Amino acid sequence: MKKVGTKSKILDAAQDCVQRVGANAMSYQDISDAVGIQKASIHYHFPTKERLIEALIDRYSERFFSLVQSIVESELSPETKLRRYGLLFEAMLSEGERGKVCLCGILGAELATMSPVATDNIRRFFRENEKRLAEILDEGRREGAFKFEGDSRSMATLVFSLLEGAMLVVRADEGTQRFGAIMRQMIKLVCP
Amino acid sequence: MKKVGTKSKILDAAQDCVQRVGANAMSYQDISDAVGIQKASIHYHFPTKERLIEALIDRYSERFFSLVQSIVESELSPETKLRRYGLLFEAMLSEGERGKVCLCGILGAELATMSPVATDNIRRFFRENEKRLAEILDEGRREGAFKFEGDSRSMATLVFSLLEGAMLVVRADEGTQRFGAIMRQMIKLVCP
DNA sequence: GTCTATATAGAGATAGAC
DNA sequence: GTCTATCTCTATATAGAC
Repeated sequence: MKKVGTKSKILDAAQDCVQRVGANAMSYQDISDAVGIQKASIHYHFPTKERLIEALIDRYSERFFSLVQSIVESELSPETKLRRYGLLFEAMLSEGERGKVCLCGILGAELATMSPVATDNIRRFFRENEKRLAEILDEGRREGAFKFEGDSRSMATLVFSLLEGAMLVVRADEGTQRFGAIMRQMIKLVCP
Repeated sequence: MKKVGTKSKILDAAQDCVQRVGANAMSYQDISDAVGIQKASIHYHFPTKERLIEALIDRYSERFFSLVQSIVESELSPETKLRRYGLLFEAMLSEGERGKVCLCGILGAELATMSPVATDNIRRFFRENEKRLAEILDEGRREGAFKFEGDSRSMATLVFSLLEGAMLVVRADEGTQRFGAIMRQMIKLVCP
């Protein structure tokens, strides 16, 4: 049994809110309502909104890469790894009423209003994802499971952009199943 | 010589701002500064911010589809059509200091805070783009210029998501040239 | 049409009691 | 650690003079 402190609850509520409406539309009042704590109390844990957002990115990145790493290091086939990777994103779209998108994806859209530290870490999230994806794609191509032209890093950037973009585009149609269709189409493109 | 009225100047300033920072971070003060008009005067032309955003989407969609239509109806090769289509997005990234992204792309990220009318029209923008893109892809496949599995509509959704996502991802790296790399990689995937 | 002045609401943040 | 109370700033929006 892991104790869930207030700090963690604040992060949970803030993350949920940001993934739905974005950082600029998320307010301390929203967190206050969700956690059942006064607005002022939030400042005890996170002095400013900027630091709260930065903490959000850190925790999200850590958790996400932990999941990605377990996929990359598994004994699954490259194709299954790619599918599982895509499912990490697809799962977010299914959460709750209208679905969430990737935290760093939505913050990427709001990048111009982020702090320098946040900007750096969002950029790092993008790059690290591309790196892991490139590993999967590269392994798959060497084994003959995948077939594509060009270097695997470019291909990884393409796939990552595709997934981040698909979350936003598909959400406008309230269609989680459309994300799956895009995933399958992507798999068709790289499987010989 | 076309007369450029205040209403048009307001839309220009607002669009520029939204494409850089998003609708939630764009304020009447920003427009006031850019146009050289008082905040209150903006309300004469657009009674509320919601209507201003809706007008923004309408004008942007109309202009964008006019450009897309001229590509679709041209005598260019399917591959060149696809390239030209991608260049419409790439051109935005090159505008000004840190570049802009697609208006409807960034509003798609902020979708949960948009008015119902705006939401509908952003969704329509996505669907219409996919439709035109599907025409290009379908024509290319029939001619043998493109080669891909599945239906052209799924492929169109994939390509559109890819371009919208790439704008956001690439901007974090201040790399316009990376967008071109993704475009080339995408072309490689569909050209036999 | 554009201005000045103002209304009203909400944001993030701080001080100090408990 | 959390509360109440309050501050300051900025946002959108309105009223009425010019």
